[in-house]
Amino acid sequence: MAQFQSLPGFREFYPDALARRNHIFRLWRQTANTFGFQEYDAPVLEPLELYKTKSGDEIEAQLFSFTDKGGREVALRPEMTPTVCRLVGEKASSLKRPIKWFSIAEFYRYERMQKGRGRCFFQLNADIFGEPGVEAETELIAMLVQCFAGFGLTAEDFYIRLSDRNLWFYYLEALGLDEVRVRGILSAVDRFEKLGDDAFKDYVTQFGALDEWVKAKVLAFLQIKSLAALEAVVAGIPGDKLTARLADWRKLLGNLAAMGLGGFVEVDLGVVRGLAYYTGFVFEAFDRKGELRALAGGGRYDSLVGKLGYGEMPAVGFGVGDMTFALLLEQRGLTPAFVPTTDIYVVIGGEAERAAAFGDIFALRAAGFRVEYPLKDVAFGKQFKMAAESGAKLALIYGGDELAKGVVKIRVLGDRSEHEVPRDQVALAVRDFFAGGAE
RNA sequence: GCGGCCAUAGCUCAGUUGGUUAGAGCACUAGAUUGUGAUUCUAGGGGUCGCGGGUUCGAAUCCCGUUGGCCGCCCCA
Repeated sequence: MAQFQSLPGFREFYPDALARRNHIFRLWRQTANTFGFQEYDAPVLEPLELYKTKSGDEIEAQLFSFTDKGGREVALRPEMTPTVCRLVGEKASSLKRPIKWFSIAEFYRYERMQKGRGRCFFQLNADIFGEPGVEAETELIAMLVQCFAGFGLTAEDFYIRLSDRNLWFYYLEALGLDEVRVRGILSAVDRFEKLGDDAFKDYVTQFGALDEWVKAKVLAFLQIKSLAALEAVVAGIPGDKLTARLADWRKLLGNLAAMGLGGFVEVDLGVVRGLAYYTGFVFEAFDRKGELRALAGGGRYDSLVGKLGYGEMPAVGFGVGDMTFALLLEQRGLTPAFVPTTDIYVVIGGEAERAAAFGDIFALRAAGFRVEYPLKDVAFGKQFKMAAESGAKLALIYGGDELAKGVVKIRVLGDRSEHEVPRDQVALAVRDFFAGGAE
């Protein structure tokens, strides 16, 4: 025993755990369908270069990567975005716009195990390609809300923080910073919530001290938590880029409010997201209590498809991981109890009766009923206990007495009532019962 | 990559200053019960005490190493 363990950070799903996972996936899939998204899938193993192209060599350390037997540098996928960009890029000219796609897939990252984080995990990924306007953000944020709300989670349980990398760019440009410095500031903003003032250390070592008045402006901007506050700040700055961008903000927030989702979304310019490929609106979902890591993250990445060598293609997307989400459901008591599901339990008297029952068991199963029976001869009393434990609604009794009379006894396990039906009418009686009949 | 805590049955855990054949509850299997469901009683299976080495007459217990887990940092896709 204990000779073989699963690899560190990898997960095994026993039936009860898989039932919980499937429950989550089922509702996610259903929500995606109601929002008009189509499901796709793609390889788990990809060329290493696909991820280097997107995020740089340093990410290689966090990949499960190796050289295959053909000498190719390959990696287990750590995320879906580059892959889906390739899928869309390849067929861009023949795909009907807007392209609304989703997937539920497993990903791998060579990292230290922590709460809500493992070396393998599942993500729902949803993306819209080909729509440059905030209509795409509207769809995705609305769907993200429903992917949570569908489980009974409310605005008391989670919220979405909405920010905008464009707005940051325009604002910092207006303050006189060039693009390289802007990126440095954004990375500091990203870490400010956790590190406080230390977040600016990297910037200072790279570009030298930051003017106090610029820093003050940055700190004021990242603390903006409402559209009104944003409008007030922008009003004092010349140039029409910022004002034009504010129109997008009003439209997006207006759309979400019209859908009744105002309570789920909060303006929060302190979010910029670390990923280099985001270009516009970005958003992250968190639990209200602030106890868990981010539940979901997403945003616009208009230049990634082009960077991978295809034609320019506007894109927005988000990902939700299964681990932190499952923790939230558990914390709020929203994980349903999964009981074994059987429709019919067949009670069998002995070997002779077994042969008679088998034909009906197979026919009922072929008709779509979930039928169980004891694999070996067991005392009657025991069989009724098993029938009750199986969760079955009906027991069919194939005993010596019944067979002699040419009938099968049907017991309704809920109210313990019993009646006999001729053997050739068993299927009919069963169908009537499950059709909601008065049996 | 760095730091703290931990590892005994499928699960939750006892196990005395080191001392005979390592225990309990839950779960599982069977019997009491040869044609009717909760409870109860009885019995059973399941452990090289994470692994390796050391100290000792003797190690689950003490020491070293290692692997794995939890938590935090770093990083976040």
